Amino acid sequence: MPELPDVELARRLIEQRALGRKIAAVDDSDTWVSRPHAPGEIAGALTGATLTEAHRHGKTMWIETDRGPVLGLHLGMTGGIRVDEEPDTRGWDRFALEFEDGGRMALRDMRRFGRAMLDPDLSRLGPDAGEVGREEFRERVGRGTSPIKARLMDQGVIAGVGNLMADEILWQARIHPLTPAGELTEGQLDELRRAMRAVVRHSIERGHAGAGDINPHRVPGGICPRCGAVLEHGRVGGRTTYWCPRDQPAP
DNA sequence: ACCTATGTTGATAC
DNA sequence: GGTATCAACATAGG
Repeated sequence: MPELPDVELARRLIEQRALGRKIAAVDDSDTWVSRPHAPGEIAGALTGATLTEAHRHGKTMWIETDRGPVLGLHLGMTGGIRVDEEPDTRGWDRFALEFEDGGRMALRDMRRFGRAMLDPDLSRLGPDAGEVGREEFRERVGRGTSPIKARLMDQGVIAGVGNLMADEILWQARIHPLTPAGELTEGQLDELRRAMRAVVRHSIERGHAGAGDINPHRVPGGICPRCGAVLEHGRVGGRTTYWCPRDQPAP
């Protein structure tokens, strides 16, 4: 689930429901999700602190506190944020803050690819997919020999685009996912950025990254909702990829 | 039973 | 340096 739009919605949930609340206890006992911290380390830093601001860059969130330490959160592949809900009966609440008022905020994540950590390092992320300017996008994305889809999903190049959004963006821009990034024309790069911004905005409005037009057709035998051709599929950048063989001509 | 699939990211190998 | 592959995890389905 979580690509940039899902993370932005989680950030807004935190902003609306958790800011201003004081932490009475922290469950950081899952040493995999809270790595590299030892159990109790995050608790020691945050207990007694009040949440003040919630931020996001790409798929990474961080929450500032009135005591200095910053809590970084990543939703991984199946994670989500829950505020003031009953603890998960299956044990999927991998990290949680208990508030002084009796409420609770949890990172719920079946697969445990999510992360909770103090003072996350954001320096290796590229510019946010919803904010990047035209020149910077051309320079960062339009280079190298790897398939454009792999380059779009590289969080160090552009932060926030995942598998579903990448397929949607490339389909909107009518660019084949295997096109070597460095072979794209300036016109194609500009079109790609335009499509990316439209998909980011639209997905946030619709509430999740899978809100795009081709997502419902990403099944074997699915058809292009624009021209009706049967979609092609395969693996690009290690991920399952769907594209329209008519609208997105092979490089 | 055993194989595949699944929205992410990091380490490692070529 | 850049690119591809695999492993981390948990579940569902053929």
